[in-house]
Amino acid sequence: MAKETIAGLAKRLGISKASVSYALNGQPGVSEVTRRRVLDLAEELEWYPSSSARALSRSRSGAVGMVLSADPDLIGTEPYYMGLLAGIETALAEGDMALMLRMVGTDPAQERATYERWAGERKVDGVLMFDHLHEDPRPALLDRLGLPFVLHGAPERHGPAPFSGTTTDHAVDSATIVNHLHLRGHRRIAHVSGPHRFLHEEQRIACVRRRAAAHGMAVVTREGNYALAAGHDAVVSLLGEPVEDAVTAVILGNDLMSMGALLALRELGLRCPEDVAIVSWDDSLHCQLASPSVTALSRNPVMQGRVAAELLLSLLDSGTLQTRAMPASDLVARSSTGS
Amino acid sequence: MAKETIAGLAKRLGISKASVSYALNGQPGVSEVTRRRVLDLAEELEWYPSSSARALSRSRSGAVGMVLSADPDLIGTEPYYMGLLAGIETALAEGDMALMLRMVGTDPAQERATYERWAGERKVDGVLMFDHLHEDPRPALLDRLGLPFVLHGAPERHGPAPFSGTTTDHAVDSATIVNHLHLRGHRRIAHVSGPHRFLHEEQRIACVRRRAAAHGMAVVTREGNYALAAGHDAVVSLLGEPVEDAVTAVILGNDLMSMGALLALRELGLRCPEDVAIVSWDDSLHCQLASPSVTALSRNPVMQGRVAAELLLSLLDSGTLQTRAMPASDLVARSSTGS
DNA sequence: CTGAAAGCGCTTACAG
DNA sequence: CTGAAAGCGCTTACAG
Repeated sequence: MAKETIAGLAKRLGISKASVSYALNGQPGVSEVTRRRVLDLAEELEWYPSSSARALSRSRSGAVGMVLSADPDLIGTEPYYMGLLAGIETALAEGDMALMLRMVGTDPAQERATYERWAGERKVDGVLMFDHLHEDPRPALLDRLGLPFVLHGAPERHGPAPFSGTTTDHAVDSATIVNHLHLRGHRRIAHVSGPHRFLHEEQRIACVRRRAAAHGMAVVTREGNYALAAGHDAVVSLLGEPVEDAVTAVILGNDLMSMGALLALRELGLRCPEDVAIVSWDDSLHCQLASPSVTALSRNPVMQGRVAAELLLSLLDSGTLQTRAMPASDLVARSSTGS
Repeated sequence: MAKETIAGLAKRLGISKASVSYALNGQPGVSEVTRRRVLDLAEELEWYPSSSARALSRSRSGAVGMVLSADPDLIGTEPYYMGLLAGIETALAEGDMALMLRMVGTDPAQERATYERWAGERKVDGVLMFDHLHEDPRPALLDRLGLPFVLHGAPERHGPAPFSGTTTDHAVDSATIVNHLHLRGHRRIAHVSGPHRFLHEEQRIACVRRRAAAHGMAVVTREGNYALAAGHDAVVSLLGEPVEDAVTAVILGNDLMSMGALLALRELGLRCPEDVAIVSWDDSLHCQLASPSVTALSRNPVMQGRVAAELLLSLLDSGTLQTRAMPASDLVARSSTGS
């Protein structure tokens, strides 16, 4: 059997293609009885309108794009992204939008090339982006390309061109962590952040410093890259030599670095939490299963993904630019801080 | 500026739309010099042909679909899928195909509904599927829908209708694990599998039994569901009461159940590996980081995803149905079996 | 409320 | 090698 088309349905029903189209799309211009007949026949035939024909005549692809840039062999170690993806997809499905996924390496040029191509081909109606960078070229690029986007993890202060995005209150999250450590008696702490090129890492660093200063605590900062080895090496460099005023607690920018920190402490013969406490800025099963289990800030990736996708959907169908603040994260206190 | 079209390029160059199209698609019918002029202009204008127009006239969407069915909150705990996705995407990108991703809940009807819709809308040219089930209805459904597909993890013996897929030699993998345990002196082992509805779990069970029998080893089987708690509970039920002929080693169907098993041993006051050894049928960071670290069978999800995607690409452009055997997995020996 | 027609932007026989 | 034209399957003013 050849594929059924809208013309076929129209002929079977003895009406025009336009009527079928109006009926399918819930447009006025058909009687209720005609609409029902169309819908019933479509269902009976298991017929759906061709997405490409629809995309062409509507000038809308019905899909949203997302590019994940990461080392393919390491992507599996980032459960945060998988959760985000799940939240995004669920929300998009409800809005009847498809998700187009592209994975590229860590070269930022590949991500930009993907956007140029998608815009040129009109392959997607909009884009979801993550991890705002210092002087991020992407918002301007997407504006130039005319591709609507939502930035998950946008800066709280906007530049000249406003855009849609989600924001996180780093001051609150930082306070949650620092207060927790202060309460447990720590006065000298270290903060091993992710790469400085990410705006949110810069903000976290500043907020941790500010909060620690308010408590009269000293804080040492190190830059990591989210890999296990970075957490390990930072701890070795911080605590490898016995010194007078060694830090008694270390905050790490994600769960993997926290695992690395734990390994380093073990190697150095330091006990956790008795000698050194550990806090992870990202919760995961790793934090739960480690021994000692690791106190962690619990973001909610599924919910965050959902919100980001909803912002994009509303941007696409009403053109409203808006930013939405993520709720403060909860600290899950575990053994690594003596809880 | 309005969006450039193929007609616009043709006019600018003073040639026909057909020539532009031939030039872009590497078809014969244009002189080399004309082709170059077209390509240069397209590049200069950052112009790409509209994907929906192309899809409509070619009757090909240029996309491949994949539905992941899992609990959204648990999906992040399955690094295997993320790796698979990375491998698939890399291969598809090289074949100039887009990936359409849909996440649905655990209700199998949702997955099938997605296929029906995709086929009806002609949204994707083909589909990638995982985890062959007992009496799996999906291959027949996709055949009826006329949607080409590749089944990752296909049964080694095919039914009446042949199809494209990847196969795993469970006998070899099972032997790797069982031999490893036999060599370390174990004579009574347990095998906590994933759900029996998955064909590969049934096959693993049979292969482990067969291999163990060949060595004169006794094997007890339990059905799990891949969750941490299932591994925990299985071990409690196997080793909770001290018995004469208790098992001395447990094979678990994935990394999460292995973590659960480790927790249970700790609770029961049993030492690993001295009292009970553990082997995981799936490697991951969890196995590496656990204490003791867990001996695991290392599949290579990125490579497997790549192979599956390549099978689909070749099915789509030459119609060749083929199955490809995955290489045998390696056993990574770690502390949990005394290595 | 309904129908005939143009248009979305490509590809692809077909005639020159 | 090139050009005019039909066709892919929808949507959407427009006239009745």
